[in-house]
Amino acid sequence: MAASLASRAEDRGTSQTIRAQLALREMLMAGEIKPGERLSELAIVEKIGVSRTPVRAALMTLAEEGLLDAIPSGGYAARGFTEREVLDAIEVRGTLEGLAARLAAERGAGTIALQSMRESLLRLDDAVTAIAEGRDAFEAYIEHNAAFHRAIARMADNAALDRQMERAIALPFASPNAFVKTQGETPETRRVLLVAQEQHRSVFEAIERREGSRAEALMREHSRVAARNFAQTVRSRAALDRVPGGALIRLASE
Amino acid sequence: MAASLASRAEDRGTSQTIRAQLALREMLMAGEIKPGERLSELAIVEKIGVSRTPVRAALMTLAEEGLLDAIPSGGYAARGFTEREVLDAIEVRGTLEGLAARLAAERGAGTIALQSMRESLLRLDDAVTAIAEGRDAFEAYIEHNAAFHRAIARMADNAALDRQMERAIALPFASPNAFVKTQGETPETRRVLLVAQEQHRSVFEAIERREGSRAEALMREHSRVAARNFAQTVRSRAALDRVPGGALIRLASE
DNA sequence: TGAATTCCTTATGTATACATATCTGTGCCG
DNA sequence: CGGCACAGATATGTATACATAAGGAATTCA
Repeated sequence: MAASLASRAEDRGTSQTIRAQLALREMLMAGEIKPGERLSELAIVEKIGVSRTPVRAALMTLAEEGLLDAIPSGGYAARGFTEREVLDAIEVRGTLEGLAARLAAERGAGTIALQSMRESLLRLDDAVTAIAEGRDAFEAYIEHNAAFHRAIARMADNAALDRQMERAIALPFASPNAFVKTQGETPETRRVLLVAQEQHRSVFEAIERREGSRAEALMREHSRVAARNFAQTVRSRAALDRVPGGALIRLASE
Repeated sequence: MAASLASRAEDRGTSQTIRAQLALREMLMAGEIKPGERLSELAIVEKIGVSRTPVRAALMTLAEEGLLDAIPSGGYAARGFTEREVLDAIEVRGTLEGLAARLAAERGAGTIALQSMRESLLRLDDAVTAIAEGRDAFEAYIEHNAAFHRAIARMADNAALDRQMERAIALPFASPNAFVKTQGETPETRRVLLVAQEQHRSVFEAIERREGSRAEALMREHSRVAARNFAQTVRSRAALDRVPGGALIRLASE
């Protein structure tokens, strides 16, 4: 019932708008709302148990994030993404991260920032080693991978870039962590993680040495690992539901 | 009065939300609302003559565009930009346009797209020539310059990139046309426009020949013309009010 | 039988009333 | 005299009623 949804313990304390946002995003991610489907405000109101006003605010935000399409005649529809669109989004993210890495290198990162980056790097090493040994350290990898990428953005110290990157990552399959779980715990996964970690190390070295152009090129190439992994996942029709936001992706053959 | 504002002929036919957006954006650009100033919904309602609902929607949109800051405790404040932030925004725009140019080149632009780009180029030639001869062709230059830049974005054929570029250009001083009027009709202006036009020509050539890396580098460099011009304008304290959104910029010395 | 038009249903856009949190000013206490 | 606390005022957050336009179904006409 609506009442039970609206009164969940985790929801108390947050605004109705945020609640609506989270609920809608979750429903989209879970495939509960299918791409192309129109979202009726009234239907959402009944499902989530908040009034139309915060629902409308949430719809605006999600449309802004790119998860919804605004219909010209009014209202919104769930957006679907082709493989091509996903790869395009990853390319944009990679380019922005490349700029961030270059700026971090050129502007010269402070000792503290470099130190925290080195920290993330070491913990990523641990995670990769653990996974290579068969232990489940994916959560740790995801956490520190995100921290590593965020550290670079912070070091770039460019507000406009921050905003743009935040938006690029809003598409779940375009985030730096999107590829991590695509392939399950296969030997292939370990190889990919090792390569990615090697790229992390190189990026760090480039930034530390203030080699801006190298840092940028490396970061771009790093994002292409994600692109390649995604493309392989799609082509093998495997584990698409493991990709964040996989429910939003419609394959060409379907 | 509110009524007179609300019933202006140009406003009829558009939604109240759009009306509020336009009115607010104009007030911000004109410096009628100063950076840092908090925007009270009720005050806006009285000024524009629409109810709070569309005003709130407009505020959300403008905050999303980067013109307003969301205050943590609620509400919004007009945002101010330092010289550094402006240059940072231009760098991001240039990077995205660089990506667009590279993609346009690599993916191979269709004949029709190239043709319309060549068209813009020729008309820009006319405008530059006219300005060099002392005639006022700035409006024409701005129009065709925008068309030229838009053509590249279109040729890149990347939806995610389109969205990001649109957002980058939302900051008025970061648009490709921002620098055009910064210096008035001085000999210096003519020189700058000639250089910029030469870059346009080179970018076109690179895209036509599918030289992606060159197209990207050229496009980035092209944006640096804007950056340099802006920096000079600021340093000479001259004509800052001629820069689009100049009212949003607060100089370090002030 | 097909197409077009009209009416009805239902959606979103807008205005406004109500709830609640924040800020400010004043008064009291230390 | 300074700072804290409380109360009032005013802001935003939310809910809902109303206006209007879009969409669909049914009926009628060609």
